[in-house]
Amino acid sequence: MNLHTFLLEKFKTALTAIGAPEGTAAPLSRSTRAGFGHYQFNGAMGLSKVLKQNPREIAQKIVEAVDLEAEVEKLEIAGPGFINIHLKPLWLAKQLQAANADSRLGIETEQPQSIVVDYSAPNLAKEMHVGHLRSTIIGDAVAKTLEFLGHKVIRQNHMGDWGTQFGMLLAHLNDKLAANEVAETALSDLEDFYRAAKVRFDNEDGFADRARDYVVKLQGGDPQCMQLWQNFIDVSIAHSEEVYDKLNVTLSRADVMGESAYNDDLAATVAELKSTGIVVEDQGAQVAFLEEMADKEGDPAVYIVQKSGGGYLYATTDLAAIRYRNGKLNADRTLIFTDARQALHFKQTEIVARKAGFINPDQSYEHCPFGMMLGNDGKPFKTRTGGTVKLAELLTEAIERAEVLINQRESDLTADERKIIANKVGIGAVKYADLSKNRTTDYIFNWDSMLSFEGNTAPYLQYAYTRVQSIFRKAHADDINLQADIVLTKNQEQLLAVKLMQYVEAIKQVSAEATPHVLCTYIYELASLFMSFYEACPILKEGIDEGTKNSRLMLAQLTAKTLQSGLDLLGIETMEKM
RNA sequence: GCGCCCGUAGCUCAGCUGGAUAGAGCAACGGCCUUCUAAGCCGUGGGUCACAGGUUCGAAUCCUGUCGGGCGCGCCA
Repeated sequence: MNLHTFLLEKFKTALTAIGAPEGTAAPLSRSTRAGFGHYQFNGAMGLSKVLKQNPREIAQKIVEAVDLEAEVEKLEIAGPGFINIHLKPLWLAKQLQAANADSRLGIETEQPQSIVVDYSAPNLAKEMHVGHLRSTIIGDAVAKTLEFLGHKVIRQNHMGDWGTQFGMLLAHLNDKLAANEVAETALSDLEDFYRAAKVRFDNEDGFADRARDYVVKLQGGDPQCMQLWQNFIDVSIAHSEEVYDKLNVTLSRADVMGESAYNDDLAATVAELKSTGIVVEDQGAQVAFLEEMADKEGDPAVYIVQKSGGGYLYATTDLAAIRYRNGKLNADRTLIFTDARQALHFKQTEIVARKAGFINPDQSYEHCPFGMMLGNDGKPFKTRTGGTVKLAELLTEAIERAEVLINQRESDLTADERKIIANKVGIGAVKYADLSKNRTTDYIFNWDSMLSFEGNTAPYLQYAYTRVQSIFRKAHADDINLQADIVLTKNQEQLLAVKLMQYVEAIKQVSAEATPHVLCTYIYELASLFMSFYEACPILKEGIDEGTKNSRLMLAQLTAKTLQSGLDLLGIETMEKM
């Protein structure tokens, strides 16, 4: 049951009944404050001019026309013509019982679409660093949410596995292997390896030429060179997989669709663009002039798909990727999670691709941008010495910090249990701190605020979940009935009940807008209302009658299920104790 | 020069397809544990929503301009 959708249909019908024109706006929203009911319908004011009537009179007509006898306790008209909707506690309780009895918490799947989600995309020449964190976890959360709603999600990890930099890396690797080193060992630290190769490239006689030679051989498909490249790529992907594993992210090797995967189609892509006249030669390069994005002088924007020397660029690869995704995979939507600096590139890419017919009018191409991670000083997040922060090291530190904090607390947990909890709490804190922010602009990374474990943080949410589990451990299983009637009497019970029913609204918004922070806000509000309920509504204490106990247990159970479901979609683990 | 994004409490952020008195968390201050886990709850203080116009019954939200910040703009990705 989707309360919003349900009420909206009722009000739309009522609007028609009172003679509102077809397509009249039906603004229905969650009420902004407690006194204004659960939802409010604000359509009367806008109709005032159209129907040439007093808005309060229109509101009165809507109230009389809307068919909500069974569901609504009262509809009150307030202010200039707001209609405040107070749902019946008894009816709400029935909906909750149905949700609690359903494995999907009463949430229906959407009309299934094929959706490509392109995220993470590390550069395999180097180690994953903090710059890859946002794409990886935001993309993963959106992918999981889309799947939950019934869509066919095709994860694509557009890894940087190609380019001139590999010439120098392969030349260096070749020498290492010739010296009887094993690839895994030689590449155990990609940063060091890259640095060493660069030093040789800049200083060693003849090395740069060999590196360039490798680039040519690689592009020519030389078998030995390809073997070497494959070796490098395999080891580097394994490094990424370690990070994904640590991060609890669903990406696997099967999702890898690196830049090199499109090599075979690059020439054909450019050829087709030329044949249709979208791309022309200019100063030796193959270029699309985009009139759509011309400046004030009328000079069109320039979009290069092939360099004057014949080489291809990321624009070419992205266009070929579109041909694959939209043509072969027939994706209804494509979501690409990269940093905001690439916004112009994707805008131009979409224009060219649509002109060329690579994307059908009914297919979407959605760049989902985000800003950089900054340190407390507002400058790009770096190590104390100014270096790039490796993602693996950041995660290790998060777990270590969590462990310290856990060990400061008194508990009966064993050392092993603490380790596991520290892992879930530390990783959860890092992910939640990032996921909970919407900003397409930069965001400030702060250890203390994410690991203080107070307020709007992952540990708070995980803690709310363990509180419910604790209740169920204490309750005697043969003494409770989880098929009982839910009764919503106290204010805290009603507030929690309505919030529980709104899970689907949060998820739908994440699905439509690719914004997991909406789900974070929802889960936090849910956890917060549960905490208030927990304090105000005792369950297992002395003097609580059977009916109340069972009702409250069911509310607690549905809360736990919803928290766990929501956190799971965000890629954050729950635990029984903490 | 042009374009995109942004400017909300001391700090970090919600709210932006216009709706009632702008919300959280942190920090500050004051209460609540012989415990359904205090990683919690309850309460207090804190705002010219950068600024100026405009549209509207109604603007943090839409439009225009100004100031301030970030980023991008033909052979990197």
